[in-house]
Amino acid sequence: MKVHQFARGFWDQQHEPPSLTLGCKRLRPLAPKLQTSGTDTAPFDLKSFIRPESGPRKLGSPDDKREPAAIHQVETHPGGTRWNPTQEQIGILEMLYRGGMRTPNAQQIEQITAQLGKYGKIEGKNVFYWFQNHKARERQKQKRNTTLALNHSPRSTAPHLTITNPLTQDIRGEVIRREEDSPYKRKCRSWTFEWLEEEKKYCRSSEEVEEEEGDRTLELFPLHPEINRS
Amino acid sequence: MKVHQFARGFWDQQHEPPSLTLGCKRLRPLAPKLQTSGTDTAPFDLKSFIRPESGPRKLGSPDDKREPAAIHQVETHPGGTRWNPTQEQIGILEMLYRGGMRTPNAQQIEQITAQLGKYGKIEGKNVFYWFQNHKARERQKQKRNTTLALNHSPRSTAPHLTITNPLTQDIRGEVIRREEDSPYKRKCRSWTFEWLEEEKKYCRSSEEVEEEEGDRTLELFPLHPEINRS
DNA sequence: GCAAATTAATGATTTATTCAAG
DNA sequence: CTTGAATAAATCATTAATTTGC
Repeated sequence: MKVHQFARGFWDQQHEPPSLTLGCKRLRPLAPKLQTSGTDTAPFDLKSFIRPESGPRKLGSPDDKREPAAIHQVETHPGGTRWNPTQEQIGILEMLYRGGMRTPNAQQIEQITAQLGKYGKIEGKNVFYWFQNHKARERQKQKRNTTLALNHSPRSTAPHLTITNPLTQDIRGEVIRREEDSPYKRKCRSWTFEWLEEEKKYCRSSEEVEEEEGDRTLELFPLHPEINRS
Repeated sequence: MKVHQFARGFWDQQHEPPSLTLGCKRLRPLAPKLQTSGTDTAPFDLKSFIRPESGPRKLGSPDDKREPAAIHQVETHPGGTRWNPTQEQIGILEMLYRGGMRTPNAQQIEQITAQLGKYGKIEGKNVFYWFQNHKARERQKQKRNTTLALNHSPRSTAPHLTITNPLTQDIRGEVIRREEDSPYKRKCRSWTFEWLEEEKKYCRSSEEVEEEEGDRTLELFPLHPEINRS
C-alpha cells in the first residue's frame, strides 16, 4: 500500500534524479538505434516536469473554497459542468448518426463541432463522446430488444431467430434504420496531419489561411490529444 | 446489409441534401433556445462537411523505397508509420511508471512529450497510449503470474492466498514493485484549458510566448482531441 | 551471412463498463 | 433514469526480433 507515498516524493523532492542518459536497463538486446535525433542528449532533468501538486489549476473556483492544504479534490471543475446539448445539436448529431456516421475522424469532429457551435457551447470531445455513447447504447438497446424478443416469446413467436426487421423505434419515437454496425470492423484510420486542404474552401474561402509553417498544424484525433510537433 | 452503401451515398452524392435548418425529421418542437451564441443561425449546410472519401491518404506505398534525396529522417513517416520509441524514451517512461504515474493528465502528457521529444520524434498521443498499454499489460502480466502461481502450485505452497510479495520479476528480469493499481479508481479529472502558466518557466523562459489571444490554447487531454473553442 | 517467413512485442483503435451529474 | 464523461478490456495492425533455408 501507499505506493503513492513514494510516488509523491519521487516528484516533489530531490530523490536523487536518475539523471543523465538514463542508464536504465537494457530493454532489448538490439541495435542501439542510433537515431538519437542528433540533438544533444539532454540529461533529462526529471525535476523539470511533472509537478503533480501543481496540476489541475481549477481556476475560477467559486469563492476559492478548496482550502490550501486540503483535499486536492482538484476535480470538480470550476464552473465547468458537463455539456448540455441543445435540441439542434442533438438533432444534427442524430441525423449524422442515421446517415451512417459512427466514428467520425478528427477532421469530421472538428467540423461537426464548428457547426454545432452555432447552436450552443460545445467542444470536440463532446462530439467524440456523443458518438461513442450513442453507438454503444443503440447497440445494447438493440441487444436487449433482441434478447427479450427471443427470450420470453410467449411461445407463439418463431423460436428461430426472426432477426427483427431492419427498422426499429428510436428512443424518441423516431424510426431509425437498424444498424448492424459490425463490432470490430477495423481498418486503421490514418492520421492526416494537415489542415484539411480539401475542406478548406468550406471553412473559409481561400483567404490567406495563416500559413504559419505548419507550426499550428495541430490535429484533432479520435482518442486523444495532439500537437503536431514534427 | 449494405447499409453502408446508403451511408456512403448520403455524403458523397447529392442525395437531396437535407439542406437548410435541417428539415430532417421532427426533432421536437422546442424553443430555439435563444442562446444561439449570437451568430446568425446558419442553416447548417450539410454538404459543408464530412467528405468521407477524402480521408485516409495512405501515401508512400512501401515500394517507394525511400526516395533518393535524403531521408527526411525527421518525418520518417511520410506515410505515417507508428511511433518507434528510442531507448531513452522508453527508459524515461518506465521510470515515470515506476514512479507511480499511470494516467497522466493533459498537462503532464504535454510536458512528457516535450521532454521525450529531445530524444526522438514523438507526439502526445504516443505518450497517452504508452501509459494505457503499459498499465494494461502490466496488469495482465501480473494476473497471469498470480494465476499460474496459484494454479499449478506443486501442492506444497500454501493453499490460501499467499498474496505474493510486493516485488516481482519484470519480463525483462527487472525487479519492479507490484502495483495494486486498483481498477476503477475514478475521480473525474478536470479539463484545464490553458497553457500551464506554472510550468511555463520550464518549457521556455519568459520569452514572448506568442500570446496569440488564446486562439491557440488548444488542449491535450486523455481521451481525445480538443480545440478550446469556448 | 542474408533475406523471406515466422513469431513476439507493442503501438493504435474500438468496444465494454463504470462513474456520476442532473 | 438518462446520458455525458472516463477508464478498462479486447483486438487489430505494424514493426522488431528471431528463425529458417539457402
